[in-house]
Amino acid sequence: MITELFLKGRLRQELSAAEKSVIEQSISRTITLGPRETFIDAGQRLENSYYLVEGQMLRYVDDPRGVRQLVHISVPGDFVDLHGYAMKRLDHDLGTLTECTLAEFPHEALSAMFAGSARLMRAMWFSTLLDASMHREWIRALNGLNSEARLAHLIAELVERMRLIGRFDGRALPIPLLQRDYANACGVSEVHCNRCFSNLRARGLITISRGGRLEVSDIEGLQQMAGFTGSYLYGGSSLDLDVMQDA
Amino acid sequence: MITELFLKGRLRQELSAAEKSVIEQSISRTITLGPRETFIDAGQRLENSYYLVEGQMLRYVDDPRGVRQLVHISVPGDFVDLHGYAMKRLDHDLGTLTECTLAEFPHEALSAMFAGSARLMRAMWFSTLLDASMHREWIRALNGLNSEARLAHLIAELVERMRLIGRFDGRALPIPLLQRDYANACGVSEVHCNRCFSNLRARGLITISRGGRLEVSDIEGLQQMAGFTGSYLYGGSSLDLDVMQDA
DNA sequence: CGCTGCATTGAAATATCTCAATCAATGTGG
DNA sequence: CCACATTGATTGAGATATTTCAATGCAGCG
Repeated sequence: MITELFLKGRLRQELSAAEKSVIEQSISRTITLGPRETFIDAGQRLENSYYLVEGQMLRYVDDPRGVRQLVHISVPGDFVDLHGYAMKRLDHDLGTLTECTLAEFPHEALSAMFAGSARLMRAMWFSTLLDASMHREWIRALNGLNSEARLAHLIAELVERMRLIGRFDGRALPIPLLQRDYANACGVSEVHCNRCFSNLRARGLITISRGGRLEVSDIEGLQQMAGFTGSYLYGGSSLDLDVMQDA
Repeated sequence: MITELFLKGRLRQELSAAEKSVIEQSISRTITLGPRETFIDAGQRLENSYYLVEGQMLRYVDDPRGVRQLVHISVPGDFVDLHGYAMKRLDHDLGTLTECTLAEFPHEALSAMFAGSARLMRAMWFSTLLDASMHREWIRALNGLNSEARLAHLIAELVERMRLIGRFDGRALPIPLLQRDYANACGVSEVHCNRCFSNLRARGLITISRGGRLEVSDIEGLQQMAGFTGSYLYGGSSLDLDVMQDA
């Protein structure tokens, strides 16, 4: 079931079978994209939102100078542009990292879904709040950590997010980011990023990193260096839909 | 009317008189806080959300080392912790910068409001999405701009946000941030922040900055240096509640 | 074999931090 | 009114962090 990962990674709580079914039925179609493709440009008017079933996507802004700045990395189970439902446009570009499978939700279908269930609307709202929470944590990392610790933080977050959806085997991070991508995300030059990788390797925290393959040998070490705790990924606690009762 | 600024700064569109009234009636009380007070600690369980009527508030995380990192600055018209409605806790601390007046919305009252109007729920959802949008822009600034341009960006954003709610007179930024605060927000040391201020002054972009008073002499210059456009403050366009029709 | 894309290394140039001191305004007690 | 303490802004200078430019290494691929 397509919604499975959404529940795992984002909501961490069961929706009822009926609710899952409503979500599934709002999908108009499923599409596949190749790796490193542009999908949505900033500013473009949107009629659909997309849920990432498989693969990873990048949310980025291209600098006037041509420098690409990653603002977020999406993994399976994420709605990649649910904020486009309320905003109608994105403030950033959206493209694929790997080959991706996306489920399309027409905004009309979402409106219909929400009209029938305030609870589902809250669940979706909550899931967009997690983005903001991740953004804040990343601002914190950019503000307070040096480049090596930032890199450690990024790796630790990706590992944890993959682990939450059952995609981490305890060793290799199954996301083929290039060192350039890590650099673009951490806001450092590619060269310096490479030196940070070397340092992390020298400390025994990671192992290889060739051809987009990165092995994590000491996740606790990474987390500690970065002051990482995953709590911001869950909204502090789990979503408590029942506390948000209908009056 | 208390909601006036919410509409100006966040929604930029009229809600109906009835809707405004519903919002106003959900306020349980109004409270006042002194300057530089802690209001909500990270992790604390929340039963209310607060709307900032007057003053400015800071959202920050205190480093283990004791360094304070600002993640957001709230101005009148902002719900300072609306995400606490869905999350039930904050991932950061919340405190005042100046004396503040806050309107309290019990989460129960919000639930009642939303049960009666999906449109209002969307308006509130939208307003939290603007936070995420501002966060992304700030990530972009931290990643791609040097410290001087970051400072210019921060000033330009605050000016624009105050202007949106009619609180900018074309000269002085009416927010008494210390250089330490700017430094904490920009992720630079206080000393270096001071040098950035000197540079901006030397370029003729700002004038004085003493006792928390900062005069903007060339807002276009600031914007240009920072690559600032205010579009992310409005969600790319204005909220189009009518597009989000009930099915 | 000779590309091409990505990772790595070296070294000089900048940006930023840290520590320490000074300055300017403001407030407080006598 | 003066002496002194406090807070925030400013300056200097050496230490680190990071960037930039340029070159090299390394693997897959036609």
